[in-house]
Amino acid sequence: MYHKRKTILDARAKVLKAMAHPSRLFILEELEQGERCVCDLTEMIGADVSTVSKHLSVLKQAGIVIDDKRGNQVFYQLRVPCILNFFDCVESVLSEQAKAQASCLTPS
Amino acid sequence: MYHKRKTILDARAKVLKAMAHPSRLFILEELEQGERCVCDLTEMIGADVSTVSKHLSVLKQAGIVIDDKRGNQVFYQLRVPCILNFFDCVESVLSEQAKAQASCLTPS
DNA sequence: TGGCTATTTGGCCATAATGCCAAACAGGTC
DNA sequence: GACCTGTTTGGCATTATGGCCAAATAGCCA
Repeated sequence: MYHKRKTILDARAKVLKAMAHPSRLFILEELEQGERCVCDLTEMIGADVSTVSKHLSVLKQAGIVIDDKRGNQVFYQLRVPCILNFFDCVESVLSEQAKAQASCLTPS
Repeated sequence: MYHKRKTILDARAKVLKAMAHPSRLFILEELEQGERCVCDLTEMIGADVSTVSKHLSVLKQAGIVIDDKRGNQVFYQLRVPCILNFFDCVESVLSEQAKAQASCLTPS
């Protein structure tokens, strides 16, 4: 049952894992607007350049973004824009959580 | 830019992180078919019961599944079935990767 | 070449995740 | 009560992740 699907599940998990970090989600949202260089993203996130570079490398390794070196800077863009559609669903997880918490606080 | 969105991005990242494991993805797929008890999932996955129980607790903590204790067994079910829709997109990441690899092997 | 900017890589440390075993806990039955 | 089944929790070793600093690399320009 499980081991037959293990390979594909591993591949999917890697993509999700690559997305599962607030800075990387921010990068994805930002790239939805268009390509960005490392320096732009670094300034927006406010972490060390090396940290941001490593986040980008994680996204690239997962196949979610591609990079394009022009001059001495590197621009990243989304390879698969549909990634962003998922957040409607993630949002509904979060709103369910909020509802559940609210109902705990409200005596019925 | 980033710090204003940090809270919501953290919340989203948690949900993705909870999903980002092959065994947990398997569980989600399995629960798409209907509720399952811990013992069923454990047998299908072939890991220690305690391991599967911890995976389920991760999914529950993230608000993705809910549990229902009946007798001496606990049944889990999806709380937000739309989770599964996302895999079409993840799949397109993977197929892009496959395409890219193929074109590396094929002399153009 | 030297100097400047942009980016990546290596090293290091702190923290978190994974998986097993063993122990605890809960429900049911006798 | 004792006993069995199903599940969760605690502990522990191993491994992975995240972040910074420092160093290396790459491109541009004089």
